[in-house]
Amino acid sequence: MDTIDLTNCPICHGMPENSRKEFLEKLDYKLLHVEKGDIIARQGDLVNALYLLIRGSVKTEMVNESGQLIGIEHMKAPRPLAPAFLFAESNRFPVDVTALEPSVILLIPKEEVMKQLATNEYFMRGYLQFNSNRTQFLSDKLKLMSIKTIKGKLAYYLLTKTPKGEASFRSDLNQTELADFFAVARPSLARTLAELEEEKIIRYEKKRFDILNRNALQQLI
Amino acid sequence: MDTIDLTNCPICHGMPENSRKEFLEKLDYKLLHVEKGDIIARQGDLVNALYLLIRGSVKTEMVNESGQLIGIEHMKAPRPLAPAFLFAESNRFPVDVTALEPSVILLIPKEEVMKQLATNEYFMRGYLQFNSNRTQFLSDKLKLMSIKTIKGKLAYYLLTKTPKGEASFRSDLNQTELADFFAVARPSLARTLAELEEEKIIRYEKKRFDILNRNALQQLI
DNA sequence: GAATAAGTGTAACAACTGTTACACTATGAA
DNA sequence: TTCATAGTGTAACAGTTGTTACACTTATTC
Repeated sequence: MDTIDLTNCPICHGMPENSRKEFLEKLDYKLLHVEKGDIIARQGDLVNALYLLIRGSVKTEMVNESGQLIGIEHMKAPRPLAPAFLFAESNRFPVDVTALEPSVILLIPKEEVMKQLATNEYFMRGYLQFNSNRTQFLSDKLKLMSIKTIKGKLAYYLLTKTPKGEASFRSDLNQTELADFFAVARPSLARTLAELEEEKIIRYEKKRFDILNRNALQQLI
Repeated sequence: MDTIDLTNCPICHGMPENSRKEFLEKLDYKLLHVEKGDIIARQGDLVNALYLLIRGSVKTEMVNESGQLIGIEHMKAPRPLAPAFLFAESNRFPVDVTALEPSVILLIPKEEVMKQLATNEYFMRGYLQFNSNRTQFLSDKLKLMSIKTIKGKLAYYLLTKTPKGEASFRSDLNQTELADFFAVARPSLARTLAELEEEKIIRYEKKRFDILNRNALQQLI
């Protein structure tokens, strides 16, 4: 069995090198080694441990009683699997989890997680921070999705991304990625950008946005 | 000053009556009494305490430097305000928070929250459960919003709400509320329901759904 | 039971987005 | 430079949803 590296584990992120070592030594955990195609958890299984995927990748699928698929998602290490289901009222896996390649999962029993939370401040901070960040991410995403029109999404995006007083903004995403982020078709986004330029509300060129009429942007949300 | 009742506080939900009393006595907190129109927090303010709205109601608004509004939301007691911002990396209020009526907010400093988490198991469970439930709620909502068509939303809704093997489902929501839940216009939902009935995939009458062709539903997602 | 409100079925039309296709530009590798 | 690839601008058309309006049915209240 090989050594465990938690360097990139999102939860242990803030933990100093030496604490991390000590943490692992004292921790009550199990390692789950799986091969490609192995089932890690089944839809409906009780979640009674924290599942940390530390190597490999998995897919999740929702199936119904006739065995038909509803949705699929892929996940890569390192990341926790279903962290919100460990402490929630409905604490059962909502999906099947299957290994896509040889993978390693670190299993920490729920009681041990609670013990660590109570005794290890780094772990507590890391855990809380991870979950909080995730909530923020989901809230943001939801806010964006709840805006119906592409113009509205763009307006919201630009207004929240632009620091106060600044009139221009350089995006990390290219047009194609931005379309994915908004969950719209790429040509539709291009058309909308062209319209906003036509209306002299923004100028757009190569990931760079200039905001020409801030008030008009606000009217669009 | 009046007594504090945490009975309906979502975080203290699982705490037994006597523990709740003791909890409050030992707790380091401040009470914030505000009048209608008072500003409770400003966009950009550091979140360094847990804000529990225990009486009254507030609105949140996002404003920009020119003072124009972007979005508004109303919230009623009891509930925490921005609980995900206390431990997140970006720990500043994303919105202005203003009282809509005379209200009371219980403020627990971040360090005190951490202390309680480490020493009070009920509080820890309550806190984790609340945040986990919220994450689940947001994930569900997001999943639903990410399905583009109304038929798809309905199919997903029915398939997840229907217990295994059952062929009918009684909804808590009427058609109007369901349309809100899906974030679509009510007549659009009615049209979709009529289409699904026409295609003999479901039967619908007064909050009751009968699923006639489950496979067809799955194709719609 | 009558009156009022709430909820539902339906239709015509407008508005917006997705799809598909193609030309063009920028980028980077050989 | 040349070529391949990724990224972008644009257009026509189809498809879905929103809007508005109105008739009708079902609850609720007095």
